[in-house]
Amino acid sequence: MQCTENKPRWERRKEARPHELLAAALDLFVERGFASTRLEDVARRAGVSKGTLYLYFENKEELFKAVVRNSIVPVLGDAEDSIAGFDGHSAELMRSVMKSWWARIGDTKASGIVKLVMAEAGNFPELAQFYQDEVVTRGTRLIRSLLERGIERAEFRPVDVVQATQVMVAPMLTLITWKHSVAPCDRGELNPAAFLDTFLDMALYGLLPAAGAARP
Amino acid sequence: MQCTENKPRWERRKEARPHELLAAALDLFVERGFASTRLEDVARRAGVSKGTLYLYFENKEELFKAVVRNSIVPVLGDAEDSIAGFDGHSAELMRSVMKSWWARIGDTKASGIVKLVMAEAGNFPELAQFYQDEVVTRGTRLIRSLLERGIERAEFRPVDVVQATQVMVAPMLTLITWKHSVAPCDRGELNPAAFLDTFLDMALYGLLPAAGAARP
Amino acid sequence: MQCTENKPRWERRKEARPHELLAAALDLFVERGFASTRLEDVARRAGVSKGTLYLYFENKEELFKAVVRNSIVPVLGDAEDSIAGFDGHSAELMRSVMKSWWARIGDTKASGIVKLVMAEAGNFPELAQFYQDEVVTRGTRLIRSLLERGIERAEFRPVDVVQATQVMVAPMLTLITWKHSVAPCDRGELNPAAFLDTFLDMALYGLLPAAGAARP
Amino acid sequence: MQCTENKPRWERRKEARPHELLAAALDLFVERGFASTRLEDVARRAGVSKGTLYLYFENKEELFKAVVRNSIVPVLGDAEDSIAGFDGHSAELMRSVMKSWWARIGDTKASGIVKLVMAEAGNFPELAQFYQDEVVTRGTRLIRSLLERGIERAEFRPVDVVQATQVMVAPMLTLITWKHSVAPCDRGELNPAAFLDTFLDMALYGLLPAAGAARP
DNA sequence: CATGAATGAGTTTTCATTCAT
DNA sequence: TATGAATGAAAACTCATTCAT
Repeated sequence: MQCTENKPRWERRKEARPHELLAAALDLFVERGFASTRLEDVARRAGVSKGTLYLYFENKEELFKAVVRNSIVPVLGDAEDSIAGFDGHSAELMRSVMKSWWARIGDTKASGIVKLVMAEAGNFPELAQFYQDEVVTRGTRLIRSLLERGIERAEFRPVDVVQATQVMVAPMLTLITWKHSVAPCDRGELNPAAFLDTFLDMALYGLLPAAGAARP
Repeated sequence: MQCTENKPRWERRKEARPHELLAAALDLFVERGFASTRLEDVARRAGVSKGTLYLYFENKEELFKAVVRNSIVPVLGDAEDSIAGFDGHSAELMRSVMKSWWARIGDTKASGIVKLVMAEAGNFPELAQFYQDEVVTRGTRLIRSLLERGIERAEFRPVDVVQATQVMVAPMLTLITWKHSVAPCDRGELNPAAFLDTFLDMALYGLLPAAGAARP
Repeated sequence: MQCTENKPRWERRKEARPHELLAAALDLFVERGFASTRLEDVARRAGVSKGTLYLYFENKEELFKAVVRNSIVPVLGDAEDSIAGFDGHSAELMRSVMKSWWARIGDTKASGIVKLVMAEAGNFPELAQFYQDEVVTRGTRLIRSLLERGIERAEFRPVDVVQATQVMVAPMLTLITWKHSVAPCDRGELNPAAFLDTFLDMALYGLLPAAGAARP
Repeated sequence: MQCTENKPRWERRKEARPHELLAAALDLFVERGFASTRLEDVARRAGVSKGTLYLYFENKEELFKAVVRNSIVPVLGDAEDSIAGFDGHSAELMRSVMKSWWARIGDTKASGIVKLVMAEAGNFPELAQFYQDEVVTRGTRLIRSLLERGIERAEFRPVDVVQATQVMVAPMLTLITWKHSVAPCDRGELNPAAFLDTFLDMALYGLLPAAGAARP
């Protein structure tokens, strides 16, 4: 828990700087992509000068990493914690984890970062590696361990967890693609929450052990 | 059948040039995206100099449009023709159209163009407009008219065609996202052909009129 | 009086920069013309790098406009003021205005800008429009109003002011042509000041009311 | 006198080529200036390919020289001849020479070449030198020798011929400046023929020997 | 800590000139 | 002769990064 209340305002300001910069950077990276975002614009939107930005972040790539660490990674951490401290049925846990993902990333500006990585990672290998290590691998492991928990506890059928992980990830990517690539052009109606619910109903039902299993 | 044998070599060359350039441009646009592709590299890959490229294409955007017209648009044209000249069951037609899309775009370098547009259209409004006009609108109309054909001929249930069109498009986007954004990092196994087959089985079955309908 | 003494050096520098750049640009535009002047050379002559120039001027055309606003326009403003605040004979005023033009433009590097516009305006329509609006129209109005003042006060004959304006402008163009196009090649002697004096003697005498008029 | 009538058409065509190219070049040089004229446009306007142009002219500068030799120099030659073969009063000769200049250059596209040289010679030293040698020097000598003829024959006062030469040249430059730099912008009325007549009346009258001289 | 002036490498585009056919 | 495809040097403009104050 952060505690800044008993410091003079200018000092709180100083502590706030990085967050203001990260917020500005998130906005612009999502709006324009990585390559097309100019650091000067980030600085201006945060109300500081270009030079100041370099006091907090070594360069553009580090700024981007900080944005990811700020907007995506904590969600993973929380999810890991919630798994560790959960006692109920694995299907319920899976549903909770994915709804949380939707609430905190999919339905949020952070989803733009996921889209950005899909779009531009190829041009920035270091970024791709970073994202792979800190997000993809960790997220995949999270889903896989959740599936394994279900299988171990006999709440899920003993499916191929590698395949099943991808099945669970696919609708997330679909929703992000829809939101950032299709929706801006095509005014078609897609209700993301309903889509996700439907998917979860189908997928989790499909994971249940064959007969007489309790519906979560 | 083209007959170029009795022309002087440099004239054959001139006819080949645009195709060599388009091939090189397709490669590089797919590899690096629109903004990050340097025209000099396109020229070099085609074995010519920078200036030569400008003999055939007015500028970078026109080169890109030409690539799209060369790799994507003809597939749409052929699909339209195949619909016009088809007599059988609409489900069969839909299956054929989507398999053809997979064979000629999804499973091809051309799919990289689709991904590129999803990734970068936001930064190049003129390109976005062009793609919307020449590909998206036309492709959507194609799927919709196919659905309408099925409904008119009582081969499909009278579904909401706008929604159903999106349902049919979704797996194509998913496959492309997987191929260009997930697969390069994650060595997870996704069998696109199997995925598409499964989807078609499910979706087309779902479109059939309720009872006693003939299965295509 | 400007007071820059108690500012840090780089801040004084910043104030000086635009003037140094404008001076360098004036030099090179006059030497080489608009199209043939390279911005890199302008920057180098001002002792800065190419990029710095773009901190102060948006592009080549804006730099040129700034040069005109800096070297030509103020002279027009001063002339307008001097007319407004003058009580004497219009012939004297006309003589003063034209001598001032000679001192501040004709006999100055600024005259090169006038020559440049005559030479290149055809190739840069936006520049031509700008010059027409900010210099030609305003200068012509100035001469015309001066003639009208003389006629109203019965110090000049009631001549056709449109024609007379052109008559007054002609020798200015002649001098500039001579200076920039003839003199550099032909070592012929033309004394511009004498030429202008002679012209003014003749023209102003010719403008006086017929009989018994006081000679200014 | 050129005689091409008894040759086959294609051969006449071959001989016509250079003239068609020169005509196209004259048009474009006058319209756009030297630097901004593209050889491809010249070739296209003449109905040939770019390569062909290089069969007849070594490069852009040589093409320009040929244009000058074709449009300006012959007028000088004719004027020299007319002087050599003239018996009458020098004032009449001068008037005839200058009217001829107006008819064949000043009032002609060729005047655009004079303007072009005034505007761009500074950027193309070799061109400047060429024009100086083949036009300026020769033209100046022509006027000077005409003045000297008048003085020798006591038809003119013994004026300073160097100065007087410039006086005679000035209105030619003025007319060209007006035509190419002022008229396109300013819809002011200047009647060039009248201007020239008036000038000649004044200047030639001023050159006559003091008393009792015959008016030409 | 904060500033913002300065830098210069990198990219698109143009066009005179060459040369194989 | 005639063609026109090909070349590559040159110039405008952008922006991540540095550093003196």
